[in-house]
Amino acid sequence: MGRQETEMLKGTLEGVVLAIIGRRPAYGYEITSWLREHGFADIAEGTVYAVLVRIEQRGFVDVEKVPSEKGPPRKVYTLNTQGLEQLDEFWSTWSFLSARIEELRTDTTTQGEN
Amino acid sequence: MGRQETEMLKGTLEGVVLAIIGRRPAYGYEITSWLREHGFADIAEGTVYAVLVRIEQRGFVDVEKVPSEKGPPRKVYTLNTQGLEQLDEFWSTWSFLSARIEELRTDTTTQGEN
DNA sequence: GTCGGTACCTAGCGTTACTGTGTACCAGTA
DNA sequence: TACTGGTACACAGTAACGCTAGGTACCGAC
Repeated sequence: MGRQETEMLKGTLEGVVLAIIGRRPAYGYEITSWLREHGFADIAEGTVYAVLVRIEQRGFVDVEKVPSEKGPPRKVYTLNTQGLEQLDEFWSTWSFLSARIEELRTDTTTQGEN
Repeated sequence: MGRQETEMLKGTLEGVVLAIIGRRPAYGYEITSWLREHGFADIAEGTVYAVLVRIEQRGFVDVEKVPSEKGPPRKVYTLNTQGLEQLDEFWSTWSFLSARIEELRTDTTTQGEN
């Protein structure tokens, strides 16, 4: 993946994963596939699992083991109250930052006033 | 600064600084002040200088020392051709990622199809 | 019995922003 | 003279995060 995209993902990938789980419970492999089909083409599988470990340790999700027909048991993650709060915070931080950055893109003529 | 905001800045701050310099030549202290007045309230001063060192080493900017009336000489940075290319790339990566993320925010009902 | 798809996990690495601190120049002022 | 505060730059050490590159294991089909 491009260096730039990799760096930009930092801090947002966790929010993205929380958002996915927030829509309905999901497990790692499913989340990885979903991301790959939805524009985040080459996110490393290991990265997703690392994010899941982290958000579990921080207490943002509840976990349930569910047997699979096709392989090892799935770890299904569900967003809990703390996770919902974290997701809200993510969206507000994201809105704030992206608004600032969009301003910068538009604002090529207005050049401060000193 | 919040952990979340800090992490989200990774990868975008460099682009932001390039964008600022792209509007007109600028020096570190000036860039820091500008950021502070434009929503990026508590960006560490040292961080900005680190970014400037980096983009200079990567050859995105030309540098000129200009004496100041009020302190040590200023290092004025000007975007060069390579820097312009990098800035374009930043905007396209940014557009791509932010579009994906905005989709996620809206798309709370459409839930994949398996 | 081995190959491919499903499913999870880990150690080590590189990049990046922050913290904390230091240097230096200058104007005002007490 | 000494001190303070604003201007201006720089650097060492730290933490967080995503990637690389592996590995384990279950299962059906050929």
